[in-house]
Amino acid sequence: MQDKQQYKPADIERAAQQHWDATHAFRVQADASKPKYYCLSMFPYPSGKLHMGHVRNYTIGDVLSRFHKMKGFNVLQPMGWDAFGLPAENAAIKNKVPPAKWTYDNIAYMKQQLKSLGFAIDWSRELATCTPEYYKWNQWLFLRMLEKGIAERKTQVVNWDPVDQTVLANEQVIDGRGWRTGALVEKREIPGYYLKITDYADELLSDLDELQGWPERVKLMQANWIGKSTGVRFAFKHDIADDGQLISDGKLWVFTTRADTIMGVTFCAVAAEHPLALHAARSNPELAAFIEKCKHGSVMEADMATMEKEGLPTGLFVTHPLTGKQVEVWVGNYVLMSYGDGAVMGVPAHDERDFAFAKKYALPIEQVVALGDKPYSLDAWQEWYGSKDGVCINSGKYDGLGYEAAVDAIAADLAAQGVGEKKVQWRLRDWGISRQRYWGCPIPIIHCDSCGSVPVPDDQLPVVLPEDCVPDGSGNPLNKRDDFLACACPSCGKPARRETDTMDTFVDSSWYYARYATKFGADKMVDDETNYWMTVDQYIGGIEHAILHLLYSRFWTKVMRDVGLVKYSEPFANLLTQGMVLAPTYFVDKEDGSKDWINPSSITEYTSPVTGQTYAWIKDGGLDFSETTLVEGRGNTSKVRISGTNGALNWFEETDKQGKKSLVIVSGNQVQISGMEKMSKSKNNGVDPEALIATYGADTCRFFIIFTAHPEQSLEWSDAGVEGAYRFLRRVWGFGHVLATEIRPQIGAERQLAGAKLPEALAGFRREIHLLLKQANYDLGKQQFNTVASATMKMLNALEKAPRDGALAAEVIEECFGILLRVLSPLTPHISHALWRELGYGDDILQAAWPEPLEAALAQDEIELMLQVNGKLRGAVRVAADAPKDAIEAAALAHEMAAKFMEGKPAKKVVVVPGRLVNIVC
RNA sequence: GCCCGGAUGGUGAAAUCGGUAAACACUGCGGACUUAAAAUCCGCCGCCGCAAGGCUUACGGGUUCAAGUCCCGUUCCGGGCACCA
Repeated sequence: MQDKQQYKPADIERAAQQHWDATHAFRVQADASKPKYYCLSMFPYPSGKLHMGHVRNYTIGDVLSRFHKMKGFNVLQPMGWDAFGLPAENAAIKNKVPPAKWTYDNIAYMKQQLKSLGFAIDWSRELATCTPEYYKWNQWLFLRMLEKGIAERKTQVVNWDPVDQTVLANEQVIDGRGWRTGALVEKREIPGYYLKITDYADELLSDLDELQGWPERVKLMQANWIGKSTGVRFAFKHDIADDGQLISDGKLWVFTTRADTIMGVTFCAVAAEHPLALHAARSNPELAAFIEKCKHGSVMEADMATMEKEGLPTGLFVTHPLTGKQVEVWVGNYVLMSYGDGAVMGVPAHDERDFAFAKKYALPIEQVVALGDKPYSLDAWQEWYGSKDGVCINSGKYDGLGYEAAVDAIAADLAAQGVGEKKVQWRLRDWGISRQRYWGCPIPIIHCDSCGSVPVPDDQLPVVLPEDCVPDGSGNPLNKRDDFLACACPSCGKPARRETDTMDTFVDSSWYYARYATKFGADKMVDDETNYWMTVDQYIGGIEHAILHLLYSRFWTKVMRDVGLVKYSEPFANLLTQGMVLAPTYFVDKEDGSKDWINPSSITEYTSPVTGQTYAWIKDGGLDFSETTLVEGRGNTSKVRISGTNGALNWFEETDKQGKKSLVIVSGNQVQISGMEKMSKSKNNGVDPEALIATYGADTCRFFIIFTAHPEQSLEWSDAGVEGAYRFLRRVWGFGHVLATEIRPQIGAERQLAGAKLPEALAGFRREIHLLLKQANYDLGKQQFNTVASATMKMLNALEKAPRDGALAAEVIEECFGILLRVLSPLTPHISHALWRELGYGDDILQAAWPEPLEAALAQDEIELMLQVNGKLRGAVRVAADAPKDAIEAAALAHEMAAKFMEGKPAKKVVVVPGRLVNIVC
């Protein structure tokens, strides 16, 4: 027994996991006799090792799964791998290993890590998106979309590295240069496939209202992203012609949501690729050079928005449709050809960006909206200039009209001339899915010299990706694989060439939830089982996926519905957006200008007592910061020396005569500190849970990560405090054995608890446990698991102090410890499993019913109310639990502290908040 | 730049509908046990003050009998911005 009293997580966890494996405890099937609960955590990218962000995500999912299982639901919790993607290619470049091998090795390793955490996963449904049996269906549905006109081919703008002759991801562009070559990146237009998500914009927006289980902020972000706005599309007429042919029928089209300010237009700006810009550039070398310059630089919105706005006049003029005035056309680097018509009207008086542009190039600014009698000044932009609450001025017949009336009147006048109309505009753009990359799902298209782009027939699917390529950074290796490229045209049979672009990996993750809920191998994308399990009852994942992944999945579901595959319109009924786990990032600059990211586990930090700043070094053996000593403090110079046993590090700080503090580094591998960021492969700041599990066990690891913060809150990772979780579980284990050896034996053959009048101390203890249970159940309902963990700790604190002598007390303790074990079991399933069995509560805690508080245990006679005088706490009054308001007021006024702080003034008012407090106002 | 969040003791955090700010832990300090150490157990721990008491939820205003919580403004931190996933 001595040995049994020792908490040994490794043994306990191995035994519990073996039990679950042997009994297929988490393998499930459709079962109409039970309510179903589909609990899905976002599947991981197999980057190599789990990090704490994964542990947090999957522990939250597991808590919900196990809780619902005990509540009687048929629970499905699957797991799989988001296995295509860029990091595998980067690893290939670095290690010369094929992405397939790297990926499958990582999956094997991470699966074993997940298993060691004891998650209640139905592994029979595991999938990896890089397998042909999965991605076949990406290809199949893509072909359906082509048939329905949802997929189409058009041009896309990409980052082009002119040295490597390859397309770069945004992540691979650093300060406008290629990550490996350092070459200036160019924008380049190439053909690619798009999915017309904009056709579903209205539905994607309006269905947000039905997603009551989604956080408001996510719905708000999606609504803003979709960005429905009503405005006016109208044209400026002109007679500019190329070779006698009017350019764009002599109309320069623009879109505006501020038609009320059209009278204030003083210029127009067009994109560098706009026909008018190209026309003007023919006879204007300076403009041609400017257009060339615009082709460099980023395609990212964040860069577009923050870059210096530049422009050049074309010398061309168009006619204002309402005033007939001539308006000059400029080329602006901030206007994108791919948005709308590639041109914008300039109203500098009422648009902040136009205001700055006009000031920079001395263009006229004409105020056409006034707000009250606020003075308009050209000196600086003011917030109200952009307001829609004003009325039109200097606008001829539109003077005095408010925003809506002005828009209506102006739109009507433009429509009458045939040069404008009201139009709904979306911010949402179509989804470009073509990637010029190897490690992804091949797009099932064949290019034939005579027939053009021909879809691969269904019976030739899947188009299988060869798994032995090793990318070297110089473009897609599929272009060098004749065995992949060569094929016959499905249409005419002549030799043809296979498409080498692969799909965006967001395609893979847009429908995996439906595949889990289906029988694999069936020659269908999804089968009828999907209609049983779907929709997902609880989806859990990082807030960083709030827009793209979730929006694409919603879109893909609606397409599957429209193709007749599924009956539901939305994939995820309830969404828990888990806060990210952040860790510090560190890098050293490499000679080629790129950054080498160093994992926090190999970093030592030191905060200088002199400058207050924190510095970081790569750990190299024997560094010991406890040896920090102030060696000199003479005059205004202080020196701090930190010694390391390997002598590699040596620096000192000094304060000079002006009081300026500085750090002088003599030697050592110093690294740059670069802020807290979400744990990721690319910044190499993931913290592997393995060491924690090895030292303390999975239960401690799970308990700690749940305990340490609210699930939705972002978390700066630190394992300080994990000892506390471990101590707690050790005490739970120890108490279980005290219960078995010392407390239980006092229970008689006849049970006495039911209906018994308990002594006050025992009743108080029992009430405390049941109150904590009530709180825990409430918190589980709102998915606040950290306070559930606190509640279990409070329960144990109470149990250890509870009266334990006599049969009645022993029965109460047995009941309360049983409650504790069950509340704990979703958090720490292994220890709960072991104690539940060993203490004879039952065979399997998974089959136990979730506990509910007993009303009889909660009842109490007297309660304590806080006493306030003028809103400040002055004491407490005890009253009967059912005391009426006037009795409470009387008790409050009779309190000595009330008299003291009322200072003889009469009470003007007494506020009684039932069950809480009483406040005397005087 | 735009959109969405967050900020509470030395630290992680809690406070359910506007009603006792700091529960539960970590660290630290003091003590018990021990030949000693580890483990364990007990006590203390927001700031000022001898005390009575006063002050305190990033900063500045406001609403209210009462504000961490609601409103307005600001700062800093994190996420997203369409090819990281």
